[in-house]
Amino acid sequence: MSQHALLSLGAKAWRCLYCPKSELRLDLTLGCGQTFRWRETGEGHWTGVMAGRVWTLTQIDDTLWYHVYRRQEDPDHVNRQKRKKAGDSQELRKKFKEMAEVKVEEDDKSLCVSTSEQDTKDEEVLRDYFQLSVKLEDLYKEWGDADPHFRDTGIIFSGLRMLRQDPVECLFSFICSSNNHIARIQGMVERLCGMFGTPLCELDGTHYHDFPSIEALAERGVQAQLRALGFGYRARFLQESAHQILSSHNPKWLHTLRNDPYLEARAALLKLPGVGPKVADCVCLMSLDKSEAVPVDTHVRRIAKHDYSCAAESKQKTLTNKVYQEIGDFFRQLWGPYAGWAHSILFCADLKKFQKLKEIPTIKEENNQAKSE
DNA sequence: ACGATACCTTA
DNA sequence: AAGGTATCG
Repeated sequence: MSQHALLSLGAKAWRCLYCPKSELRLDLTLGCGQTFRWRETGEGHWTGVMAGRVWTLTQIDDTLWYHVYRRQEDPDHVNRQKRKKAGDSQELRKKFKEMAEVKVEEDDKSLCVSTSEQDTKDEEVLRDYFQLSVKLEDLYKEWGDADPHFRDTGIIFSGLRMLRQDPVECLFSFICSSNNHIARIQGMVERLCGMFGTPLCELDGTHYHDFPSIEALAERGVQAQLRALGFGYRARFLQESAHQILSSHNPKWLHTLRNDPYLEARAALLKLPGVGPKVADCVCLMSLDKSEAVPVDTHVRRIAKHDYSCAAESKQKTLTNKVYQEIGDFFRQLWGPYAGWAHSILFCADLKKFQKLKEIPTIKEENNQAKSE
């Protein structure tokens, strides 16, 4: 059976690129709740699905290592693909070329780094997904200069950046997030992919699937199946949103929102069932290139009030549209055009799972010393 | 436009 | 209550 790749077992099937921790920290970036599908499958090794393939990533010093798995050996699936593309010899040649390259990699026992067209493409996928062209360290400096409170948190929570996720995955994942907690959302998204997504490969008994297509989610019976899978009232939102996108627009429509201004994209998303201001802003920020979008949830609302004395008149139970707007505008004015990125860092620092990072370093060292003695 | 409440589950 | 949204006074 195939296993998750481990860098320590040999770098022959791994590639790497230069990327300091100040620009990217996998634990924060993949674990802060902007995506729900990455898991730590080994010490410092993160496995997940990106651009339709399964990847394992890990960081050593200033190097980001990545391994891409080949597709699952599924005779039925392969035959289906062959029949489908029987007339397309160009496609088949390309496919065989890719397979040959994989074979070469597998057979290559040496540590020498060979580059190929595929490697170049893989690196480009990775750079795009992590938006590595955005210089994060410079942004932290700017946010810190403008906001002393941010500076304190930013020192500990460095290297947290927004992903450029697939809009389909982002939208349907965050429709699941309403009135819900992260652990349950992760389970729901996993079941969603397992039930409606194309299988990719199996590693250590874990089956990896691509995220479902909008077409798959728009099918008639989907709502009932999702109910049975414990999605609750969100089952209807998922199916109806998928249906509405196909009936009012087309499968590529979500991607086209990347070319629209923030407020237009946001307004378009708000028309979908199960999508309110918070979910719309999550999709804008995390998949549609709207770095100024600030999703205001209960955490952010509390941070705004408690740490910034913003929206003081928010004694009410419910978050009104007006207060939502006020809080977003406040942070945009404070942090600038990448306010959404900055917001996610304070949000992350507020999560229970990351509280241990806030322990005072001296105390931590004392503890370590006490342990080693 | 504002403010409250129900909504599926699970921790 | 949990990283909300739709609906109704």
